[in-house]
Amino acid sequence: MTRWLDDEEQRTWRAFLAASQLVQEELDRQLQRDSGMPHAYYAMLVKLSEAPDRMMRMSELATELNSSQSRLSHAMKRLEERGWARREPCAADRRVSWAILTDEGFAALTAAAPGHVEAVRQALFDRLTPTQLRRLREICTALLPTSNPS
Amino acid sequence: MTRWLDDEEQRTWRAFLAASQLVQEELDRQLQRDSGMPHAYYAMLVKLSEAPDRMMRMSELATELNSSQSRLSHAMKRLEERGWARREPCAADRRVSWAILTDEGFAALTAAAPGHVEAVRQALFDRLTPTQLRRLREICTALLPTSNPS
DNA sequence: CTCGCTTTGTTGAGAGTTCAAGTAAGCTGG
DNA sequence: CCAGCTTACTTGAACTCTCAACAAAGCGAG
Repeated sequence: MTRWLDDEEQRTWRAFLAASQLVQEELDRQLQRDSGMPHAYYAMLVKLSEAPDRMMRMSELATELNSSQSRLSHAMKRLEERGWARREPCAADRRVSWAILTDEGFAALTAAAPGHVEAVRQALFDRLTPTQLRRLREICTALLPTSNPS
Repeated sequence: MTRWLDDEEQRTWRAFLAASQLVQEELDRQLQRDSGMPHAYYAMLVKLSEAPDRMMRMSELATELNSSQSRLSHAMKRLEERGWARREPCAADRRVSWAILTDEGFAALTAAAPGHVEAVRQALFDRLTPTQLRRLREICTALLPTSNPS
């Protein structure tokens, strides 16, 4: 009944798992070491910095980050404690919280970005050819749900 | 100074990040839900099941799983509590612990495997063409350190 | 042989994630 | 209008992971 993986598929699967774990761990370690934040927090700062007025609704932020609301809520509490973000109630819909990037948060992002980009290059871009990168993007896009409406 | 990512690279990077996170989270959730174990534990059971006599030295297991020794030690404690593995001291080198898969652990692996494989197919293999899979394997292999001796 | 370095593994504290439960506000059909 | 469903978000507990510190055993040069 079960469609087991053959040898070829096993190797593909294990290579994918090892590679994606390796890249994520390298990035997380670099950010934690050099900027004192996990990659999840960095991603929050990036998203907020790109939003109009550097503010987003919590649920919208969660959706864009593919994060659970719970995770985001816990994380935002930490960002607030560090002074990197703050929350404000929304007058129009009182269930909503606005997540707002502070100047300190933007500064932390600015400080962290160069090291992070360098780590991304070392972990990914410097190891692949332009052709491989183009193919990788196609493949990853195919894996994402929006590109794959069943 | 910083080699920033251009638009193309940004999209590649974010697609890779989103795709690899998605796949890992889907698998972790499926295993946790259907078999009550995180993927890291499943991987330990798999490695042990493939080893001669279903036993490995802790450090060897850590290396093969790309895991820290600390993580493995904590995880092994949990597996022991569940009766899925046990540890035995090594007479030849008394620093070494053997990690041994129990029959209960092997049974747990056997029970979990079909659902896990199905999840892997849904998350990865069913979404890509054979050509894409071949390319993905090449790319992931290029990202791994052993294939990239600087 | 022994001092110092390396290897192997464990432990505890701190931090992040998950899951389930809970609160509060908006929405909707009768 | 109001009972019940849905949406937005928070909270606490349990669990996993990381990091640093530690202990103990092997190893190796002097």
